[in-house]
Amino acid sequence: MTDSSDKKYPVPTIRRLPSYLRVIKALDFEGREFVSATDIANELGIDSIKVRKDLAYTEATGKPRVGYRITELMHGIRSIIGWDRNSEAILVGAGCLGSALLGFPGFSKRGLNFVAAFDADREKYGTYVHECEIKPIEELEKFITERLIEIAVLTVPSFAAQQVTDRLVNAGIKGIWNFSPVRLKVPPSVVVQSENLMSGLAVFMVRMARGAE
Amino acid sequence: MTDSSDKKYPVPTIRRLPSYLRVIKALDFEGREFVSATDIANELGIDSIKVRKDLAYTEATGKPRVGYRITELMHGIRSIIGWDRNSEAILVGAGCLGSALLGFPGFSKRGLNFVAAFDADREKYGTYVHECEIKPIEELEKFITERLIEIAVLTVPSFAAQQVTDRLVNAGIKGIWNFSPVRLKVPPSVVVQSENLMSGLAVFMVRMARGAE
DNA sequence: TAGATTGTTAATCGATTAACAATC
DNA sequence: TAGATTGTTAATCGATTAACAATC
Repeated sequence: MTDSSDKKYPVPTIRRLPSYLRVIKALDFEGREFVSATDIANELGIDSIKVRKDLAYTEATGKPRVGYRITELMHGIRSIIGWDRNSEAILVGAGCLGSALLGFPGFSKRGLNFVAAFDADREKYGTYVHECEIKPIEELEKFITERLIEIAVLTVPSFAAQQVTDRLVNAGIKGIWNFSPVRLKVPPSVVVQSENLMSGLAVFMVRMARGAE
Repeated sequence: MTDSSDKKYPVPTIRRLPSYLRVIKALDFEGREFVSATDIANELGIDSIKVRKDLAYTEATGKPRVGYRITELMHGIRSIIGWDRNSEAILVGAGCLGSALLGFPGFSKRGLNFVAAFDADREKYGTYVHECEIKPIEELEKFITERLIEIAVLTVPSFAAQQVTDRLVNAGIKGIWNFSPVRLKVPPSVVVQSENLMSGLAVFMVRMARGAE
């Protein structure tokens, strides 16, 4: 049993950890050795008590008057959010968004490595998008079972989402990062994490209508 | 004063409204006239009481035993999240992600129309990405002031984000939809809505480590 | 030492969930 | 009518914020 399997981290805390990591990585780069919760809070414009409580979930311990050792804190955060481990992932649906994700260097830096992409468009077969080969969707199951892939990033059109999901699950995929605006039906053993860009747009438009606070 | 300027909608509610709209649009397409909160809740796998309370924020009123008139509900939701109005927007940073956003048909369907994109790469000038012309970043201020653009979508690299933001604000931009992982400093009158993909990845990885619930 | 910062417990706030009368 | 569904008030739950002793 790993550290993260028995502890329960609040989702809002998890969502904030990457921004903390970004801040302290920059400080580390500048040669700083320690950082306080106040430092991070000021940099991000949030409350320092919240930061302190979030950091208490990590293995890192702080010293009064000094703060947290940056190397220790980086390790503690990366350990929780799994960015100290490498995973192989496939991407399904190499359209505009899918191609953009393939080319985003942030994923491999954080341990998520795309080893192949699949698409239904025959004209794309054999081409490479940011060093990742586009394979025929027909080879999906074969690739997953042979390479024991557990993670799939789903960027197919809405109408194909559930059907592709069924194939992914059947082939043994354990987690789907879903970028299509569809609720995917999967067995309870499969994790689905959905990103909905339109929620963000809705919040943005409401805030614009209200005017700045 | 419009409807949305004096009412205060909870952010979680706003984030759910687009998914409700998607569900009832599909029902409308099938020819259905009424929908109940339970129908929507079942389709999305969430609690029906939550849906009912969210819908109470709209102008639509339901009839016991019948539900809400779909046309009325669509209008009510669109009105809150501003998808019944058209806005002109510019995109700054026509890289992978920026180009993907330019090509996404979902935005113009929801009233957000990209009228130009700007980039620092001279080789892109004059080219079109999904019917949107890429212009030199030097023309940014001129374009904003002449066309009275209020909305900018920011997809530039992190190191350029704040500098571009300052230029946008100076030129009169009222809202920035920010896709760079940077906290932007803006005057209080300017709305900044930030999307952080890495938060989603973090939550996904933690849930994977825990195994499915 | 003095005082800033941690770690933790308590209070507040807001969202979700439960309950139920009103109603079509 | 009977009963499903709305609209709304109350209870619960969880996250944020406040408070404060411990400590380096």
